[in-house]
Amino acid sequence: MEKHYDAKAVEAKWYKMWEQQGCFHDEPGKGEPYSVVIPPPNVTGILHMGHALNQTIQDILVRWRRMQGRNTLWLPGTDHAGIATQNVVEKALKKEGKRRQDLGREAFVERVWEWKRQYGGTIVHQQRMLGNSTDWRRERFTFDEGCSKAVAKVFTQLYDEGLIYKGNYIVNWCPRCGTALANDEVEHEANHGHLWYVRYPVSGSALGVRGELNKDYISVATTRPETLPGDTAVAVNPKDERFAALVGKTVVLPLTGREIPVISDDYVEKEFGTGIVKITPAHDPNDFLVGKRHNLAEINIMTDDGHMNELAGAKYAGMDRFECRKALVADLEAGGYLDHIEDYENQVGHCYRCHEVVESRLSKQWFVKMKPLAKPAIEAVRNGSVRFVPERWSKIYFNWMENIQDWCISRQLWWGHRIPAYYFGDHVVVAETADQALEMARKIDPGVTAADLEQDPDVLDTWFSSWLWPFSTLGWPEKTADLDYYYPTEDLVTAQDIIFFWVARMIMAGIHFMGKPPFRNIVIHGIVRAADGSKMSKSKGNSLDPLELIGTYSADALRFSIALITSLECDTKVNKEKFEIGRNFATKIWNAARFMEMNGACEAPFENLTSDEKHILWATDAVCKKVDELLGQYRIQDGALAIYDFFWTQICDWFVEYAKDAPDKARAFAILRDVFYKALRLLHPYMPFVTEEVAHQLGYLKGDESIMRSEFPVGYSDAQKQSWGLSQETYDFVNAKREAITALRALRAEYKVAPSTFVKVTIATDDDRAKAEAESLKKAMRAESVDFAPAGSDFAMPSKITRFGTVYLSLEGLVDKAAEAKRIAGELAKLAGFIKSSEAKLSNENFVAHAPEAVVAEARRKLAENKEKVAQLEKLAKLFA
RNA sequence: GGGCUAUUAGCUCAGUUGGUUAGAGCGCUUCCUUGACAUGGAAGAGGUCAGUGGUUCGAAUCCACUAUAGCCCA
Repeated sequence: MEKHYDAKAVEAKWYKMWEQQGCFHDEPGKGEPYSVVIPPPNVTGILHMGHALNQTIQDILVRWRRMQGRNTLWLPGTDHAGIATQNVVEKALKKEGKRRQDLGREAFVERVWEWKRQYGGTIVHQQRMLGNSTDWRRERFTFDEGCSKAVAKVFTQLYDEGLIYKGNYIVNWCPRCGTALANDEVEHEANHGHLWYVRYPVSGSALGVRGELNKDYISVATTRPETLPGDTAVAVNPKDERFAALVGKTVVLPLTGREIPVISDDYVEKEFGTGIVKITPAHDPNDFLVGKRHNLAEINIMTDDGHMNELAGAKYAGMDRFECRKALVADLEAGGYLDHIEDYENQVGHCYRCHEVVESRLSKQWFVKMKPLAKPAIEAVRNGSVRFVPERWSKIYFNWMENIQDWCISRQLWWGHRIPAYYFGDHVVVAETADQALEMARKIDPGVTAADLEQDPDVLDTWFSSWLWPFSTLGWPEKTADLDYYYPTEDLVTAQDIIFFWVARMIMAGIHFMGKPPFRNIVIHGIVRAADGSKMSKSKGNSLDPLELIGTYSADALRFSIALITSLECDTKVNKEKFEIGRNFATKIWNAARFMEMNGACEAPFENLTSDEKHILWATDAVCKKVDELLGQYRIQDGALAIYDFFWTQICDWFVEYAKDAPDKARAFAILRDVFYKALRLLHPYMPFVTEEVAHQLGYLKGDESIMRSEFPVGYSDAQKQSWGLSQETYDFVNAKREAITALRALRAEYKVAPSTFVKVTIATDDDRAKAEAESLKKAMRAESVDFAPAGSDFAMPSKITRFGTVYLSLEGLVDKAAEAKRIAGELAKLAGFIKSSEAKLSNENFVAHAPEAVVAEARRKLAENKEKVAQLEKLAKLFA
């Protein structure tokens, strides 16, 4: 083996091999299935730290289950990201001086496909760098033929069931993207704006008569003065006595002269502004509802790109909405209509794709009725057939689902699944294909031809295809073997930010169309944040690039480090240095493997084992069981820590050191070889590459065999452990022995005895087992001699009390007497404190009576031990007095 | 306005149903290049578990309130 581990070459080599050999692929049929679908990244996207975390968790689970012998499918793919992809291609067109309208719809869509073929593979290539064991033979795209078929089928079915409708409603509109957005595609941000107080003269009275406030005019507070020309009423709260007399009268809309009614509605908050609000039904969702209740006119005063139209008045028509705000305020002021202005902070919605300020706009859109779909989806989580991990996310899920609103699914884009609704005359038919639509149309009017049918120009929200992902990707609506075998999937791993966008909707779709929820467990992990806790973003320049990290530290290092520092309970803060952990660990494994290689492959029966050998076998058994249990609870981080500690501390720090000087080296190395391979396999889900390489280098595997298809270690059988004489007692005994070794090393350090000096050691104990360890102690302690004395022996030498016995170091060198005296005094003070509280505890009858026996016994033991420590130290103190 | 979460060593985090003198990694200090490994080894220092009150024989852990930070919904 090379002195240095070349991660780059190893990782490239094995990934290629795995993919070519079909290691990621299983066929439906035998065994218990374990399936996971990847949250499909945006096809325009590039791999970021969030993906790295998300996919590392999934790959660990998937590789672990595969090694357990489960028939495993991890299905990869991308989504077609309507707005984002269209934007990318439009930007490219712009460089050529063209707009999509210049190409026409068909040519533009073809152009997007071309872009997708050329650049759409970026992220899936990057996912390979991470080591994802996704089944690339089953890779899917939300806009591929099969998924499109599923979308058409779902739309048609929901329409037939009355769960999809088209209507004129207020929607969130992005003027830059030129499309409607769903409620959850809008991000609200605090905005430091103003409240403008505008005077609306009461009909029949002149504005400006002083001393008769609220008689001649009323004052209305608004954050959006530019919508004033769209007002069709002003409203007060019915309980507000101040304005009771006004209700039923009319006021004059400033600048327009139009008369509008004063109405009363519960929606109005008495405390807001003056208690009188303007109602603009075409430009505010709440006003829209008020308008419906009171049969108000809806006047849409804006164009779809955020400019004012002629209904806003000739002066403002064509103006940008924010310019119009300024102009209108100026005109109000000039006309004496502006009462005053206050600073005001409110929440303003922004497009989640382009961050433009979203407009509430009245328009005709398609909606899905959510309440009927949500009901069984709520029930599925409530009755435990779908489970959130950590559990607390279910509260957030319930909160949202119980207040769910209808989902606006139409988008005014060209790139996406075109809505399968066809119009002719006053009729509309909805069908999966144009042929079927024509057939249906002919039933209404036999004379209709294909040319008479006009398909709805809009496309569907990308999430309308993503919500089918767990079954559309398995072949639905066809009845395929994959669908039958791998649906429902088992785990879904994702971040909290798409619980509503995606997870909740998938549950609804799964139950509605498949009759079963699409997954059993939803594993929600945090967000990867910059070191200071802020969100990573390109514009801030504080993001880490996973590919760069792979280049510097290796994919294994990235994966292991991120697994080790990520808790499901909270967000993960990362900085570059964190990834050294993983790199150093890979190096450690590599070097340990080199050590084994140098010593050759040893075979010897596991007989007459020494205590150290029993210890490592016991520890191996324990770690195998522990990791299995932890992964079953999605405790990825704890699993990583357990393996790390086992490999580094148990194997490298202690057992390898033992093996170098073992009484029977052949047997020690045979045991090392056995436990090392178990450790490699335990680690494989976390660090797939280095474990595969080392397993081959050390001859555990040959040729095209792969560790990813080897058995996940389960520890040893009870019979085996018994025949080797393993026990908890022996394990504890060796831990006590290590305590003695550590104590001796500490004594050396305290008394400045060089590590190279051979020392004389005495251990006071009555345990016969201890005496049998004299040889191994000599080696570990670098001792000239290790002598034993009865427990309670009294030597004037520095010592430490351990569970193994009292360890004495014979002092041959000079020591600084004053410094020692001071140190001992400090230690005595510390011990006195403990003894005091310990005695108080034990003399408390309640404690002795209530606490478990073991706890009381342990407290007594500790007290006795510390009292002895005090006695020893007092003796020693005299030496340095 | 409604809800959720967090606050433990300088930093990032563990701490399972209340029961050791509260742990790990990184960082820090001292020593060590002895044949696996300096991307390493050995030994250390460092915390009144955000605060206050309560329940209990016993609280980082359970309860209440407060403070601070973050997130979601309106």
